[in-house]
Amino acid sequence: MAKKAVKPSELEFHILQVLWEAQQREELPLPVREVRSRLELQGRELAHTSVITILEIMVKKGLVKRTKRKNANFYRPTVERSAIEKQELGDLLGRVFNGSPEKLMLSLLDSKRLDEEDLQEIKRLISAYESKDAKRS
Amino acid sequence: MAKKAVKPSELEFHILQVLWEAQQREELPLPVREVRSRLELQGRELAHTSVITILEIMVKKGLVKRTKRKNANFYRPTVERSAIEKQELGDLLGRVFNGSPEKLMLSLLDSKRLDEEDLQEIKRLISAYESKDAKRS
DNA sequence: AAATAACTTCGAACAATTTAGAAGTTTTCT
DNA sequence: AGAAAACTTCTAAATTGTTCGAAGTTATTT
Repeated sequence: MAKKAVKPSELEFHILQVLWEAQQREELPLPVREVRSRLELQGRELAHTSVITILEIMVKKGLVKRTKRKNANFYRPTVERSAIEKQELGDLLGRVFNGSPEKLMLSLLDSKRLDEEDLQEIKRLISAYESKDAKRS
Repeated sequence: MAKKAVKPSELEFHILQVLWEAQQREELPLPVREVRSRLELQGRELAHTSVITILEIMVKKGLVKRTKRKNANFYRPTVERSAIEKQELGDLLGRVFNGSPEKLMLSLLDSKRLDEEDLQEIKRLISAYESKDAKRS
């Protein structure tokens, strides 16, 4: 059995993004102070204690892990970015597009958010996926 | 200025779906009782008054319009399904995929939610969109 | 070692969402 | 007309998410 999918709230997700970002730069784990200041850089100003509160909730939900060093707590994510991304996407797909990827794609195309380049790149991604798929069979 | 984007809550969205569904069958506007029973069919059981409460909130938010007939109120959506779909998709795109449709597509592909048919259909949709686009230029 | 700075823990307030009962009004049925 | 049925309005409670101060603890500085 896989662990049950915990859906992070908006703010929790934002904090996860900060942690994932730090992960890429191998800066984990982060102290509260750092999480707070990085959120601030992104326009999300919170009191120090507010950040702690959310992080502790996230610990309980199993989204992050806490380790103590000196008197302070440091945090690292325990869920993978790609897993949460898929979860969010799957959620939208089911909730809004009735589980149909085609409907989602139509909406995306129709939203005029894609320029020529995006379209080319997306087609490339699909082709790449297809050939990878062929290899597997 | 266009009207500001009101984001429906989960339940509000569910109710909008019921109304859009009715719209396709030209059954609008719907009385509360009908909204309630259709939600029930989808596994969402609510008291009659709960449905009224939400619908009234939706009226205030401008998501639905109310008309009185006899003693009862009837409701119809005032927002288009496609508009809300785009809004939700755009929201996810920005919030989760940093505004990159390519990242979204990668996640979708990687989620293994797409079978051979889906892929073909999606490629077809893109091609169709591209030729429509060419026509416009 | 005393003062200061840095952190955490706890308790709480506030807002948005969801849920629904009690009381009152209008319509319909007999 | 009188009773029953169908609706609405009003009020409010439970839940989840967000936000943070007061008080207490641990580490650092002078």
